[in-house]
Amino acid sequence: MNKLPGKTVERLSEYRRQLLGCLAENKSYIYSHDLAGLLHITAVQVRRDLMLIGYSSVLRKGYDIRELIDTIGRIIDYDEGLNVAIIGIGNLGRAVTGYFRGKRSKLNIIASFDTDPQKVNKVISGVKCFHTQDMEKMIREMDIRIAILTIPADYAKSMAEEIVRHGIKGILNFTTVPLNVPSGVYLEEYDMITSIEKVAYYVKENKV
Amino acid sequence: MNKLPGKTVERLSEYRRQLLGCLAENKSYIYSHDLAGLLHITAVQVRRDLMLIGYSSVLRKGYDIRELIDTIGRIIDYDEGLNVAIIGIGNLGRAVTGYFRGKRSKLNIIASFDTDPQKVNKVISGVKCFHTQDMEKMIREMDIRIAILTIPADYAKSMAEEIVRHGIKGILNFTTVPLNVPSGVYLEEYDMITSIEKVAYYVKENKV
DNA sequence: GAAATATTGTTAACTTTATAACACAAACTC
DNA sequence: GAGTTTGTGTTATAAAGTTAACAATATTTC
Repeated sequence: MNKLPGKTVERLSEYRRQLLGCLAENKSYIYSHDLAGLLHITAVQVRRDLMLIGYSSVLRKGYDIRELIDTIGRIIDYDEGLNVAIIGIGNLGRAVTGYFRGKRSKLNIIASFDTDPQKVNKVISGVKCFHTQDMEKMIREMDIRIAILTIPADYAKSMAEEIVRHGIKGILNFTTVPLNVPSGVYLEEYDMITSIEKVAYYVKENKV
Repeated sequence: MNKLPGKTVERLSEYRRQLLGCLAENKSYIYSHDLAGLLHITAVQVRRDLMLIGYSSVLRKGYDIRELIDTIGRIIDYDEGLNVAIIGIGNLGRAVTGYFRGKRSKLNIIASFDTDPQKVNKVISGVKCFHTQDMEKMIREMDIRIAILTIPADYAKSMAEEIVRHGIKGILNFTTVPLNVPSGVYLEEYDMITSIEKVAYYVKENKV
């Protein structure tokens, strides 16, 4: 399978989440325009995305929900599952862990790291917290491949370099510091200050 | 000023943040390629963005940092400032508030809302928490225009409808439920589960 | 002060992403 | 069972976003 457009990958993740919700309501089939409605996008967009992953429906009956969920899983999941760690288990770290808990996924948040002695060796939000000093050892032992950075901005750069050395292959960076990583490591950044300022800009423009 | 591309608005916010950092280091001028370096984008991108907002530098000396910060402010800020509320002051709500504190901005997080009696009427992360029941009154009294939704998914839809009725003009939605809002209200959504699954996908693809 | 250098502003080309157009096939209608 | 409806898969078009190309100009060099 050729690499999919980033936006399509994002939507696949959302399709699956919505589809799981439909299963819970005992639905078996769903039309492209209904799935589109759940995400507030167009039916064409849905059909195009599914075309890209090579999924076909039984004509005129809509998509088989269970089958589609499995297909999406085969595309975006790592077969054996992937282990994830939260670096910095403050408010944001706990929030992320909480969002994840209960969501069926091949991604397992199996550890967190922090320097605060109040947190180290405790289970926080259902995840064991280790001291940052033991990171190298734990990342290798537990085969952690993905790290979510929820630490203060000052440590972001050096921390990113360190975890890449320890074998992390994907980083989700929530700090306000833009990082760069060597090729072979995937980096996704999200900056909530920027999001809020963007909202403010469009609110302002509407008024004018 | 015609409406700017969404991506440019996002970068303007980031430029400003980086520029403020430069000011703190007592720099006065910055070249497009240095500013680009801070965000890990290209110099062309920077120059193009600044062209769109009509900012010109003194040739060959780079951009006057202080001046550029002001120019960006005139573009993306609301003159009198805008008031923001956090709806749901759990882990994520507190994290957002914490990210914002200290950052110079025309955006003021001036209230939070929650239903938990343990939280109501207390100051949490520096922001007074009110009961959700009093939302209509407080939104109007405090002239709150922007809301950040950090509540459990189940309440997201009805809450969004309610706050729009009370006059909210911009929503940043952190719940996993896609919302829709009437025209005239700007909606920005961010789904962290999707981000993590995206990272996982690209980690997987690199391996293959 | 002419030539070389460095950096900008802008137009043009390209890439990515989204939307529209439409042919095709199952199911329904009569 | 011919014609209509409905929803799909795919190709074609448009819009958004990025990168490249290059003329213009202030500064430096000699």
